[in-house]
Amino acid sequence: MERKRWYEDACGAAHALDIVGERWALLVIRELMFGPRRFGELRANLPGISANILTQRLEGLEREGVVVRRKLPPPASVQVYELTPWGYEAEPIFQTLGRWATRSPTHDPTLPISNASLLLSFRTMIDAAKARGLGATIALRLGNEDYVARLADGAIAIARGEAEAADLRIAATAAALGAAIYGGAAFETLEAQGVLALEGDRALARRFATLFPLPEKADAPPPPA
Amino acid sequence: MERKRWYEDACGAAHALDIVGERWALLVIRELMFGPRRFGELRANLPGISANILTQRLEGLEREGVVVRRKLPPPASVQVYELTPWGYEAEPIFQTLGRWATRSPTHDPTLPISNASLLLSFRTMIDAAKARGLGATIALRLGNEDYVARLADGAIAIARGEAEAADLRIAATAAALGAAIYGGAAFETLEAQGVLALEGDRALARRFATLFPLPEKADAPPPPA
DNA sequence: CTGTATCCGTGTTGATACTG
DNA sequence: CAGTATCAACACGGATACAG
Repeated sequence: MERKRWYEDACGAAHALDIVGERWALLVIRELMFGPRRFGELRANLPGISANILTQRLEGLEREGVVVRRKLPPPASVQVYELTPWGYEAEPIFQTLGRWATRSPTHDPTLPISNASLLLSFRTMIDAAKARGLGATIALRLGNEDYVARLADGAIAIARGEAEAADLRIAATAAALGAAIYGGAAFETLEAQGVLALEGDRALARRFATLFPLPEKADAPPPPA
Repeated sequence: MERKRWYEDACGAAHALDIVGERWALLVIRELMFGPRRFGELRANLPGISANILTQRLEGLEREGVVVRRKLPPPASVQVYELTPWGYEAEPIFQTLGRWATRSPTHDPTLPISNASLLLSFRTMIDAAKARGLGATIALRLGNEDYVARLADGAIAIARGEAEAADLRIAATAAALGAAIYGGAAFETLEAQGVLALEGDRALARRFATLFPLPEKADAPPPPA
């Protein structure tokens, strides 16, 4: 029942790969970054993973101290998986990986995207200079999940939950909101298509859409001789 | 001849894993972070990799634009692998992975370590506050390779090559220098063991050894019920 | 509904041997 | 020294069956 293949290497990065280097492991953590999740939710947001692999990854991450498995108190009594405090500290890994990979010549932003991915990308890509001086609360409804984003001090904080008072409310699919923020799609177009709805301060929405510039693509190397 | 298993996911981190998520890929990049390397050098510093896997990874990384293969001009005429400019930009990935993993309850710093790993760890772990105001040039001979480390403005720059003038010269194995910096081993002990030699400013050596504090370990989670 | 266990076809990995 | 060829062991993904 032990892992057979580690890297026998004291390098910190190599040890990180011993923990999260197996296929799907890092994406499981990504889906847990905004709070506990049930098995079925994880599966739904990780297209292509099979149930047995998800079970194995959760077991491995639990053994390594990244994930804990909790049983909610009755009457819910469902089991959920949650990151440990150290597990939550993995967020910078997604930010550096994401920032680097968006400069890849082969990155395709039109593929499906999960709520967690999109929200993590906001925290990765926010331009502190452009967001400075902007304070606002934005309620996001992505699919059937509610999140609250608070802009302050050039940074963005995001948590699950419903906002009592918000300057702006956006209801959309993750793909539609991603198209607005990263694809340059106009909110009006997306509203006309019925994939996005705004309520509240529409000028704030337009400014919000400018806060997350994508880095330039790296040059493609010369083709191999 | 294409990859069959990607993640169909627009998430930047997922795309990064499409590029560098295969076993060994990231460690190959690590070994290239300080300049071009030959096939055999890579193999020697990646204990456990087999030749065919190294070939496949280099091919894949070349396809993705991370690595280029160059033929040195005669009379050397040997082939070397080198990171592209974008490939060199992967360094923050090692830093975040390394910083996170050193807090793992299961990290074992006594395993073998390559020159590249140790030097990357210096750039990851340097404490800017402790290094501020310190300017120095240190020549490092690790095994049979020469590097120059320059401390300035609280940061450390490291490059391959021999230093004409240096305040301090350290000759050691990577393991021995790691023991001095991270394991608290005294330089005198290591010199007596014949695994390390100092020349020049010994007070600088002692101060150098304090510049790279390891983060605290994360709490081990409760054992599963 | 939430997982877990098992089987199976396929692709990936790794050790050894081998060729230029 | 730099890689290729072969083959055995393993990991993955899909399907299905099963337990609480």
